[in-house]
Amino acid sequence: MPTKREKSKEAKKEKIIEAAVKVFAKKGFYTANVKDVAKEAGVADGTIYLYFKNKDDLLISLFEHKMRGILDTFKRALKNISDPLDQLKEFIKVYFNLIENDPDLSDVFQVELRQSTKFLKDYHNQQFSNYLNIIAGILEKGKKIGFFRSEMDIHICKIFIFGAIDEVARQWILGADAKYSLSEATEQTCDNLVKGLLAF
Amino acid sequence: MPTKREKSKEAKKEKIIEAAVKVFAKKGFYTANVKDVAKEAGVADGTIYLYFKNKDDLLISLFEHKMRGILDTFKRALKNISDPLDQLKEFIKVYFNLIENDPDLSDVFQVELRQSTKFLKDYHNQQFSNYLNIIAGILEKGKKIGFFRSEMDIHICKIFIFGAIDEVARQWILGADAKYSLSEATEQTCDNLVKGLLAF
Amino acid sequence: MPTKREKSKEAKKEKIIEAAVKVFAKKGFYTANVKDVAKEAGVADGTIYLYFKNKDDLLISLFEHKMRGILDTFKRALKNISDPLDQLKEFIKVYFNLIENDPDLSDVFQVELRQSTKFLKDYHNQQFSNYLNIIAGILEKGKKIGFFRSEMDIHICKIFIFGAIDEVARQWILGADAKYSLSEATEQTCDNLVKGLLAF
Amino acid sequence: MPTKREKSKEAKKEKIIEAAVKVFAKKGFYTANVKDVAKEAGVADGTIYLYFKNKDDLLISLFEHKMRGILDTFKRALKNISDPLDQLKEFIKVYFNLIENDPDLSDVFQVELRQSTKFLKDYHNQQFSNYLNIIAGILEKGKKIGFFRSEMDIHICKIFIFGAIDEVARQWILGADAKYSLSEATEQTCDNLVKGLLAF
DNA sequence: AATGAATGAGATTTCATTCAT
DNA sequence: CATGAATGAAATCTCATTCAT
Repeated sequence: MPTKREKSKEAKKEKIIEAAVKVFAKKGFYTANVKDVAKEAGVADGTIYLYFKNKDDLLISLFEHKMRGILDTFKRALKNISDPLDQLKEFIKVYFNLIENDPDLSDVFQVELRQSTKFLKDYHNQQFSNYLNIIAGILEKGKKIGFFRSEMDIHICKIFIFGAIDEVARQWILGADAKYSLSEATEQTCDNLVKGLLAF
Repeated sequence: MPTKREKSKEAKKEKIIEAAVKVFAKKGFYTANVKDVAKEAGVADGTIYLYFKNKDDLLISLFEHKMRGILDTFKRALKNISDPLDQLKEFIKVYFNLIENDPDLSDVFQVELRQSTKFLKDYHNQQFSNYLNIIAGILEKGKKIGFFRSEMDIHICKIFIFGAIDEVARQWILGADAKYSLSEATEQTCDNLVKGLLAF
Repeated sequence: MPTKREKSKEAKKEKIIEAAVKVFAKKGFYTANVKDVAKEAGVADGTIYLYFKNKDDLLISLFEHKMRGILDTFKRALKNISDPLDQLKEFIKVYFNLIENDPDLSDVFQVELRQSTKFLKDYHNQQFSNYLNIIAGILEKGKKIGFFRSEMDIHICKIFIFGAIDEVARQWILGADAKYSLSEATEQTCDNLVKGLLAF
Repeated sequence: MPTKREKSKEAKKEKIIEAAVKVFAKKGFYTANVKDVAKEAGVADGTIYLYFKNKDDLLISLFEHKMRGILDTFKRALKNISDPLDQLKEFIKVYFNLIENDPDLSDVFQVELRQSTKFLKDYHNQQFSNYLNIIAGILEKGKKIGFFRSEMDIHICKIFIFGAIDEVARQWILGADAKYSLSEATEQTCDNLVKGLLAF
């Protein structure tokens, strides 16, 4: 149980992370300055370094902090659904919801983290498989109960399903095509994506 | 018809672009130095600035230069195919081929260009729709002849199809999962992706 | 007579000084942080500033505090010796003893204090003459009683004698040549140094 | 044979080193900024880094560059002297000359280099033995021909002789006692130091 | 046209010092 | 008295870009 001091310490770390998400999303990780983040968080430049080892560490910590919450959200959402098709639909819905509610965070996850240092890139990909594994789980179940086609290669499908969903989300974030709402997109993505997997 | 001098000028520009592709892929756009590119290209630092306005311009020029060739490749490949399903398969095959033959280029397209400056982000998206429009063309045709379901939203589908393909390619590049060859992946991706679109 | 409270105040100041000696010796005055000293002393960073005006002041106070004890040690040791040659031998013995017993302190005296700010440098030299004056006293006496050569310039000799002793000590601390023990060195240093001064 | 370009490159490196000597002597290594050195050298800040890896490297390079010249000077000066006593006198004379002609350099050698990072400290001591070995050579010769006492421990004597000379020099630089000229000091130092070593 | 040394703005990071608790 | 989180000035170093040769 955190003492009052620890709690406020955690709160400040959180505040800096939120600021970083906002600033990195807007300016990009490399173009953004630590100074920018500090200003957004309302702290002094040096304060950042009391909570994070360096700029890279800030990005990594941000990622881990947020990732934890996101994976939880997915688990909670999928727990009570048994039909794999419904699970897949729910996965997409949750994913789009997350993005709709925090586009800045999504930008950081989808764009900023993917580049940066080679080290960070590797790191990202490694963490990234968390997402893929959720989908793999759904596919496996669906295959076992004969819902999905037996020739379907789970390993490849989990990737392309994720890619499909992710790209729809990214394009929405980038607003390149603000012509669609994410909720519309959910229907379309589900229908078309899922039908291809069915066994019958 | 270019004179000999002009030709060699073009050749040097090409050489710098190739060097940039290699260096940006390996180090990332921001982490790579202009010096690195110059060394890789075998020219002096200053020479780069005789051919490109600045570092950003090098990335953009690189993109445009390559994009032209790639779009040509696609057009040529799809020209003589009339069945939309076959066209989609061909699109995937060509895409995977491109990536297999020049993974560095793909990295730059997929990762570096997606972020960089906000300015570049916008720029990228605009160019990016060229890709998407090829897919859109295929879908439109397929819909018109009743091959694809009439409820299918072309605008969203072109995006998610691209995302699916792209992600399979990215994962292959990253080698995170070297467990699949791109040719295997082609089958799986086509089958599952396309079946969902069929009208019957 | 100090109250209990004052005593504990003095004790904490002492504790900080000891910590500073250790830390400065190991890391060097500039490379060491106030935080390091605080940690070594087992107090908070800010506490240091309740006892010392700033980092420079810590070094100066350290010096003065230690210097007092050292000069006392010398005075006590030399008090009951009348023969100047024996006094010189004793001086060397005491000096080497000090260094053997507290090499950290010696490092701070010999190395750290010598540089630092120009201000500190001046300060050091000024305090430094305390040492030299002890030697000068011995030489004067020896000259007066005809023990040391009359042409001997006390002013220069006090310096070079100190330098000789000090360097032997420094080399021992540095361990660059751990080949000699300080007690061996005492003999050699005394013999050779002193013989040159004799009048006969 | 250096080309014109290489020559001017070497010249600029030299210019920066001279500036560094001056600035480090005046302000101390840690208190001085790279900016200060750049200004003194009449170049831009960044230029320093074209010639030296970092601030530490500047100090080390400075040391090595100068050390080479100094050792040469000693070797040339001692080459044609056979009497070890005369050699020792000459050593002192040359040493004092060097210091008189370039007090700034001496300060850097004597004060700045001795502290700085632990790494530099070690480095300094290692290079330092070059000096000591010259003296050791003289002592050895003098002992062999029965000029110096046979009980004399060369290893310790080389150290204390150097210390004696060095301290006289340092005090002169510091001007703490501008009361003596270095040439006066030479006589005194030689006489007193050397007499102690004689065998008869 | 080509070179690459030089520039200097600007970014990251450190750390002595302060002050609210 | 003591604490230690916060500050922000300042230092080192990088690197895109320029320009004399």
